[in-house]
Formats: sequence, structure tokens, C-alpha cells
Amino acid sequence: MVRLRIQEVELRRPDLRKPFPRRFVQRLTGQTVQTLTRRAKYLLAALSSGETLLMHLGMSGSFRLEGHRSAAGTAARLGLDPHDHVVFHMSSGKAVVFNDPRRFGLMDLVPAGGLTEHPAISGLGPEPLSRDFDGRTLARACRGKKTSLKAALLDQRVVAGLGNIYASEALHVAGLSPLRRASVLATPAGAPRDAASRLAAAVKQVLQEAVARQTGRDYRDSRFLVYEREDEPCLKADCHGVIRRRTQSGRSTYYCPVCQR
DNA sequence: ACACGGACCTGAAGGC
DNA sequence: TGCCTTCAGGTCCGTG
Repeated sequence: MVRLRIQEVELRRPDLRKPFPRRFVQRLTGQTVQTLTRRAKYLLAALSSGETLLMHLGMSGSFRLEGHRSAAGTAARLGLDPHDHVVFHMSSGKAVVFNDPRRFGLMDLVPAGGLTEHPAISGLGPEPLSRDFDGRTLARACRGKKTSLKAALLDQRVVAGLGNIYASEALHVAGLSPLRRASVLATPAGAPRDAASRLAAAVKQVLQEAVARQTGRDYRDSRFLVYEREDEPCLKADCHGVIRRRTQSGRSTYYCPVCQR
């Protein structure tokens, strides 16, 4: 939708996880989408006014493209369902429809220059696929942390954009137990393939593979190494462990107690 | 300051 | 069959 003008916005409910910002529709109407980028799990649409439309899909959110709209009207022709909460009618004649059954999503409008101070953005750690994220930075972020490795990976200040599934997957690839203290990464400093380096590399690996497979479409279509594989055999070569599940900070963790130490 | 657990929300799946 | 409960996900907020 880059370079298209937002001709009309249909807001079909007052809130998602939070209320839409005030004058949401008026502020968006007539603006051109200049770039579409991402930070952590936030989608960022830079607008011609200098403002940024910040969007989060929560867990059940999605966008889809709908075809033409009739001269007469909109909703009926588009065949909207009750969970279609926002419709952006673009200058191309297409509509971008935001659907989110569970309404864990979020939209906000950020004033020009205010993005880095936005509460959703300001505390974020490094992008996992960037050079800023490696064993050294991961170890530093975990120094003195009393929480578990699993919880540390879910902490968006440590690394931005990792969720529950890939936290488990990365720990498995790295051969590290999710139950260990995060601060173990900070100890013996510097060995070339220390735990922190292995874990940082594993995070990059599982995310790159997920992107290549286009998992985002529906994570249930994917098969994972450990996620949702409780009681099934560990897939690591020569490991005869069985995948376990347990709850950590209210979320399911899957791991192999044999090869993850 | 940090760490944890509950709340938010709905659909899917399982139990009775 | 159908009702009821439980669970999943990401983030925020209150409490310890």
C-alpha cells in the first residue's frame, strides 16, 4: 500500500486492546502511506504528515486485501465479518481490512518525531536479525537477571520481537534448558562458542527459518522442534529424550530435558 | 528496580 | 446434542 492515499477509513468499533487514538479517522484520511516498516512486532506506516501509524496484530490479527468497492457503498459489497474492525479504502480502489477476533491488536498514531519515545517502542531491545544482537549483547542484557532463560527471551527489552513459540524453539536449538537462570549467559566471558553466542545464533536461525517458511500465515500449519510436541520424541540427532511441557511465567514452555542443559 | 501473576478477549477443543 | 470449562497468544498493569 506504499505510495497510495488513504481515501476513507471505516472504524467499526471504538477500541481493540486499547481505544483508538482520538480523531483517528480524520487524522488518517487523505494521507499517503510513504513507507511500511517493522520494529519488533509492530508494523509502522510512515504517513505524508510525518505521523506514524503504529499497528500490532496481537495474536489473532491479520490484514487482507479486498477488491473494488462500488460507487454506491462499501460494507455490504466487501462482505465484512464482525471481526473486521478497520477498513482502509485506498486510492487504488482496493481496501485493506484489519481483522482481529480476539482484539489483542493495537493501533496508534504517533506524532512526527515521536516514534522513539513511544512507550511501545522506547524500551525495545535489539532486532534479533540485526548485527546489534549477538552473544555479547545478549550476555550483557542478561547480566544479573534473576529470571529464567525462557522469560529473558520473552522480555522485549532483551531482544525485540521474539514470542513464546520461538523462545522455546531457540533454546532447543542452542541446547539450553529454559529453566536455567538468565544470568548464566553472562558468566565465563568470551569463549568463542559460549552459551550466549549459541543462543543468539539459535534465535537468528529459528527466525530466519520461520520467515523462509512464511509461518506467520498460521502458526498451527507449522511443525516445530519442541512446541506443541509434548510426549513426542526429541528430534535432535542421537538424543533419545522426550519433549516435556511446563508453565513458566504463565506460558507454556516445551523442551527436551535430555539435550537441553 | 525488578519479577511475577492476573487481566484482557474469543474461538477451538475437550469433558460431561 | 449441547453446555460448560479450559487454554492459547502478547502486552500492560498492579502487587510484592
